[in-house]
Amino acid sequence: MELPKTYDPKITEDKWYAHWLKHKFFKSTPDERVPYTIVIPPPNVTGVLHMGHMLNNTIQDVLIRMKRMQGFNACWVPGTDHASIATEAKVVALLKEKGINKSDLTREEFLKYAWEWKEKYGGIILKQLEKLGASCDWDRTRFTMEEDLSAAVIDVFIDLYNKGQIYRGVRMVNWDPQGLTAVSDEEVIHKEVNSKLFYVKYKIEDAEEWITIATTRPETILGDTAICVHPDDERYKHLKGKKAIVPIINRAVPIIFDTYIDMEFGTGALKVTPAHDINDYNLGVKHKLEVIDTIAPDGKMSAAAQFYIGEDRFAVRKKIAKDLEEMGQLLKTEDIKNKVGYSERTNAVIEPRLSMQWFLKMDIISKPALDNVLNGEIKLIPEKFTNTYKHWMENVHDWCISRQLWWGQQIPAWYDNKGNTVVCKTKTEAIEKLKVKNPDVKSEDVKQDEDVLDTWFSSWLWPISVFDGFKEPNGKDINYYYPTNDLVTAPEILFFWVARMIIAGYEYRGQKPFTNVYLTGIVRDKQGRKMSKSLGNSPDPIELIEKYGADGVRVGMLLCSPAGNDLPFDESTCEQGRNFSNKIWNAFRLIKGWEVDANIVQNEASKIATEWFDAKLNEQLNQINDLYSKYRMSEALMCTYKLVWDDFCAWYLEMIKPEFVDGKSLPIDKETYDATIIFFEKILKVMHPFMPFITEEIWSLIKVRGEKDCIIVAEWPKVEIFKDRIVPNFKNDLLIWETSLKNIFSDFEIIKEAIKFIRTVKLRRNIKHQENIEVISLPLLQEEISLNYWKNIIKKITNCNLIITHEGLIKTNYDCWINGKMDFFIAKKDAKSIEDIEKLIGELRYTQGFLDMVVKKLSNEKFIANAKPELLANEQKKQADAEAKIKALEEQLAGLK
RNA sequence: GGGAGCUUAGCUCAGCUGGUUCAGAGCAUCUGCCUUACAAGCAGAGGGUCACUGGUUCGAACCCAGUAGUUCCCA
Repeated sequence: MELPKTYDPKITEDKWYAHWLKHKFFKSTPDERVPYTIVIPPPNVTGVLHMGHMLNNTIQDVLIRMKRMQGFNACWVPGTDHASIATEAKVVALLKEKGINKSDLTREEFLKYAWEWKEKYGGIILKQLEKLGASCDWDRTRFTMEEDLSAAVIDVFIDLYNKGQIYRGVRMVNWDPQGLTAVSDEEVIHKEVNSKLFYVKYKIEDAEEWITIATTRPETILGDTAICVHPDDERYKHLKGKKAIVPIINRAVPIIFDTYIDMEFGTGALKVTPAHDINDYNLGVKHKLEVIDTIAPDGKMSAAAQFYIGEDRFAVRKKIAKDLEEMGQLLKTEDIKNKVGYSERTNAVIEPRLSMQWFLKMDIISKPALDNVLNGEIKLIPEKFTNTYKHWMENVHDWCISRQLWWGQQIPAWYDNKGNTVVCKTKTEAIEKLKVKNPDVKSEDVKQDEDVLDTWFSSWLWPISVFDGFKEPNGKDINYYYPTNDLVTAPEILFFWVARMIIAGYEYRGQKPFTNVYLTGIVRDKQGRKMSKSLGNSPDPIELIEKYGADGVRVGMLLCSPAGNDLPFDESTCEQGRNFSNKIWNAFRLIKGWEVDANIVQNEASKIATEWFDAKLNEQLNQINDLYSKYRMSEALMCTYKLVWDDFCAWYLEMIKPEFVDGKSLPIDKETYDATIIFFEKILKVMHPFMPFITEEIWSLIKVRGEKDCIIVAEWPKVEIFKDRIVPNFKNDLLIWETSLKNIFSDFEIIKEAIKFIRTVKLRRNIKHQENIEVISLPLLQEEISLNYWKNIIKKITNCNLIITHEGLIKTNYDCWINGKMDFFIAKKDAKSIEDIEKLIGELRYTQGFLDMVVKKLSNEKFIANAKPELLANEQKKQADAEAKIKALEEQLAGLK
């Protein structure tokens, strides 16, 4: 079979994904194995895949695939979130295009449209995840508004209400005038904007005196019910007991005194509008002020305002400023920067607004969620988020859980016509319950609360509800999979979602929902801006996959994304990922092309090469396992990358590559070939979690395999203890034959340097690789054994004739590489040049300096007294090495003079 | 306004208990090579006052204090 020169992901990806599905490799059912579980952070059902999802789900897939290979019963539960506000907004907009207003529809009609729309377009995102290679158990796909999950939400609401944890009340909430609903504190984004500070004069009642206040919101003047100043403010002390006249509306309001006021800000006098500002509201409660709500839910002036009725608040701001100016009561305006809250979902400016809402008390219920993160029962990765988490949990406010929307779980609260409220599942039940308080209640008098619950009030149950933990609290699934293992999500929703899941977990299972929370960064563009649809700076992930292959994009994303760090996304890393795919593909082509001859005896270089790579592979595997266990994903990937590209391709394959004679590759011996296949299979396995498609493809081509013999379910390589390798080592000048992993690697580092030296000389002299060159090496006695071990590798890789000698002759016309342990010389036709001598002198000077430093350190009594013995020994060794090197350099130089 | 974090090569980041396996990796850059696995490649090279200023220490990228810049969280 002819293999193409470059790897083409297009012909393999869909094929293998279908194959995996066909053999149900993603499927998980409880069995005797240990489970490894991840629940997906459910994307909005209306969503399309963006780069954040890509990163997030790549990490989850890597974890799931690795654990699956390690023998865990890996279960990744997918699903979508009904996303009340976002989805409703989308449906409203769509209906509007068709000329239908939401207000003209009944709740039932609207929901019918919404469900139709969901069935048609919802879940596109899950299909897109397949392209990425996500190995979710699709049979377990859930939706937060499906029947069972909604039932759980309702049950939880009723339960918490009965426990006294849920209450209803008028509070100041964050009102989204566009979505026409309350939103939680967490859904408000504060942005700094340029604003104007208006200085407005209010007349003092029955006096020819004025008081000037400063405000950024003159449109709320109509709702003013007091003026507030600091009790210590000398400027205003005489106004005690006086009233001020609110301009335009001419209402007399009291002047109150409160230490809340910042005397430095503006004029030190504040207009108090309890209906439209949380701080003013608190002042109002304290001083028993009247509340006049002058802004309607849609952000336009209400009838209570009396003026400008029906006009938008921002239009009124300008208008009122103009009117005040004409009245001579606008003293001046100043440009300032202040923070304004925006709705996360609709980007409308949030209006603080008093309204009747449902709340969940957070103080008691959130306690275990705080404790168990602080005590390490649940780990946040990276750890730095624990601080933020702690801060938030210690200052947590009651959670406003009602939303004035239709798309979502309708609140199971029922009201009669006499102001009684009951909370229960059905209307029939409600009537029964209401009869206790109101015996004459009629069915038509009983109305259900119009509002739905916050979306997060359903997604906080996700790790329990996806396993039907509410429907069957003792079910097989929930008992087996819960608590789950890892959660991978963005830090933005640490409070929205993660904290609340932990709360629900302890409240309803008495157990944490997961053990580790891996917080990914935010994907940003090159300029550091967050990727967003409105900026148009987000590449389409599906297009990226088509361009670089899913494996390439996965590698690209992970290469630059340590946990918790933002990811400045640059397509070039995907290119690197694609190039890596190609590298592996070509290594495969090379191996595949070899002809095996069972009669050939393994040569010495190949023998050493397999010994070395075996050791290297095990060492790196150990390293990779360790990095995974610390969730250092990009480092695990980099380690894998270097193992494959550098150690396997650049060194190992070069060491064992059969020679080319007469335009034809010689056959390879069976022993080396078999070892190579085993190595290759192992590194394919290690690569698989990162690059599932190409590894599966090569896995299937490298050997004849059965349908189900797939790498996705192959066993993760075990770290084998490396013990039957004997390399020379020296202790206290005595030659000791001992087993040592460390030596084979540090030895090889010196050999690599020697090889580099020979290559450089050949390159500089324009000697082709095929052309042989004579190299002389003068090793110290101790190093000779080591050199003998590696000599065939050196010969093979550099194509040289290596002569090992002890004649301490100074070579005047040689290129040399001197390290004091094993010096290398290559003869040259012309004599030593000045540059060569200078280079040697430079080297000598540096080594001398280094030695001086070590000697100084060793002659420092305090150092000797304080340093650990190992450190001391190490310093002594450094001294000896440096002295040997200096001696060799000096001899060399002496010969040149 | 309160709190937390960050600042190491052109870029993205490692650097654990202070000590040449401490100044590292990948990418990018530069210079040679179309050498029969791979130019999506190979070989080689050059990049850093570890933000700044002081302190502790025999010894500081690392510990302490302050300054600047920056990001996030809360109000």
